Amino acid sequence: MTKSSRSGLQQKRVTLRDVADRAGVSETTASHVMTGRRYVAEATQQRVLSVMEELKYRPNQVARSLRARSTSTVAFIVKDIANVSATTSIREAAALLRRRGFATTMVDSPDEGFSSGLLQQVVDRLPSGVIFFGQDPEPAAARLLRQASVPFVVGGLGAAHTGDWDIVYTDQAAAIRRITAVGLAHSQSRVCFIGGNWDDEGARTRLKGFTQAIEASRGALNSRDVQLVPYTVEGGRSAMANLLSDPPTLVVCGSDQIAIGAILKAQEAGLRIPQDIEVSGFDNVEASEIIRPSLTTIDARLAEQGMICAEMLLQRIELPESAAQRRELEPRVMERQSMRLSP
Amino acid sequence: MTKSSRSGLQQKRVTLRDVADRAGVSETTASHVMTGRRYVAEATQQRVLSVMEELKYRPNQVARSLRARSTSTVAFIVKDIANVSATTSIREAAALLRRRGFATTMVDSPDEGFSSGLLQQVVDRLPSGVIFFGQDPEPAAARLLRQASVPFVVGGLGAAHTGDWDIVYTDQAAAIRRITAVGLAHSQSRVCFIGGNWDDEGARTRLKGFTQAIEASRGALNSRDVQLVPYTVEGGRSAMANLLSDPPTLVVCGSDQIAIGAILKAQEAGLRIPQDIEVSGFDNVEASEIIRPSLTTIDARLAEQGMICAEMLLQRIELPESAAQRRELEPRVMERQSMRLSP
DNA sequence: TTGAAAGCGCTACCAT
DNA sequence: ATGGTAGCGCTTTCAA
Repeated sequence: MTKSSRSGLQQKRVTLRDVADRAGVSETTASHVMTGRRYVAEATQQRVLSVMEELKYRPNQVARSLRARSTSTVAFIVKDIANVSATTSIREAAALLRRRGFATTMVDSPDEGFSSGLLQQVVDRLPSGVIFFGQDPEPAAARLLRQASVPFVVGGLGAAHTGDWDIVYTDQAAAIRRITAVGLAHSQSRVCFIGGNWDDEGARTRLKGFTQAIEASRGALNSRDVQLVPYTVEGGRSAMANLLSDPPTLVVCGSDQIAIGAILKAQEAGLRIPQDIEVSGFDNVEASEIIRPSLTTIDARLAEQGMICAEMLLQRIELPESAAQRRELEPRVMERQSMRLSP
Repeated sequence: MTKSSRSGLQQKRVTLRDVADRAGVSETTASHVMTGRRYVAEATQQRVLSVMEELKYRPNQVARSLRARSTSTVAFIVKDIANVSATTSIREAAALLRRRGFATTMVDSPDEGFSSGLLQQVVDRLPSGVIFFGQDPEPAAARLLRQASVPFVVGGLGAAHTGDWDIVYTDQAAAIRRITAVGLAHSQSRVCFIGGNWDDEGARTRLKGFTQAIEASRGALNSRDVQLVPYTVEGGRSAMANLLSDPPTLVVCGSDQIAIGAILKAQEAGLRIPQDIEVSGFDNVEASEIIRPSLTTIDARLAEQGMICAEMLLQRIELPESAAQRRELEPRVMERQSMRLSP
């Protein structure tokens, strides 16, 4: 017993029972003092409160959750936690949720999707809601959540879609269309696109925007003007390497990473940006301001989308039956040096 | 009833009771089939399992947590979720923890620290453990956790320290000392340091490393050779602007952000890196490979630290009374173009 | 080899 | 204006 506190000593937590006993009231009343859900005489109230203070009482959230059948926790599901676009949005959402009494747990959705039962694990913990960010839930995932009556919203998307749930998105195809059209106006010859791989929905959306712009202005798109690579600097480099046999004058990229790789590769080959090749990116990552020339890009306003997701989810939790909302945000074009937008 | 399922329909979750009834066994046995904590006859076992499958039974984790008085959830506390150094470490830790059945919740510790009661909120949810990353817990925070018997570990530190708990760290002062000493060997005149503001512990540690190197080689440090600024590109720019009245030949920086700002500013002033000024950074962020010249910097191996934190925490959860561990990792010097390390 | 039953700490329905 | 008490869904003695 003289040994420094053994874990066996188990400082048993103070329970509501303890408080009630000490204050000479019933658990019921103590509970109502705490929650304020029922009138309690001023005097009793004070008494209970001071006992709570004295005993340093803290309600056991797990017990509350068991009764309430919900944990006041929101699961934020993203493809890759370490991805910048994910984290800025999470921060905003988490801050807002915390102010409303919700904890946020982050789930890094594995490459295999949810087949592994990961989502089931999430659901087993009875979250109050789920936010999917940057990816639409697969049908099976949506079904699972519906079945378990777990409200969810989806944000960070690149297009509206037909799912029967709340979404926040920017029209990424339109943004790419716009930037491509501007480029076409002052780029006379070869115009190319380097995008993310086909399995990513955002990548497909952006390619669609590019295709539309080309078709509207020049007719058919030549498939050798399109390169699909991983969303990495290395991907951008290798795509640009392929393109350099017949150097383009404008390269629209599906991500800043790719654009940066493309720029570096072109520069190594002795080409000047933007004089010889204009390049645009997508995301507005920090490095886009640092690279020289700085990168003209598109900002999908993910932080704002994160906040909006959180707000929408809270609404959905309160009114589970209201009609699904679709919120569109205008993507922001960031004009820098790698591509000029004025004629 | 033809209306699409109202939430009022409340598909009541399948409970262990339901399974037991259907399988004609007691709740006890059903429970033991699930947990495997007691022998159950092969036949009964099969019967119960198939009923579970049939009813799609899923154990209610909240109820389990209430009994177990712990949630198999780990809280990961960082200064700023959106910070790269935080997220790479979180990803590794979260992945490892998930494999061991733990969920991870992220807590963005506010500027005011935990005075706000945030940590208490975390504790109220009965986490199985807490990881502090990039900051030592304040004494009050440590006390609170100890009192609630919540195990915790601390990682991402810049130095060992005296706290009576598990830590993972790199010797950041030594790393800066080393890089400064190398620079001093081939930099004949003005050697400066641009670091983060004084309120950050890492910033103080790094400045100390610089000071020690200078004192070991040239005696006293001239205070006008040290600039303290926020950890941002802008901070680096303005610090370099101050220094340019008498251009340094070597600038050691407390972060890559700062170093990048410093490089950009110097280049705008017509100075060449590294010919006129050598510059080093700290962190090894992605942009350090992208900037030209690429940035020589120090990698504190945060992802590994994150994993180690997770491992240590799991050990601590199992053996709460074992002696505190101190794990030191060697920081990695990344030699790139902005400063050469060979003579 | 299996069950009955007592809780974990809280909330809310009935009472009075 | 306040209490008694029955659970929420699970685990775990104790008993058979």
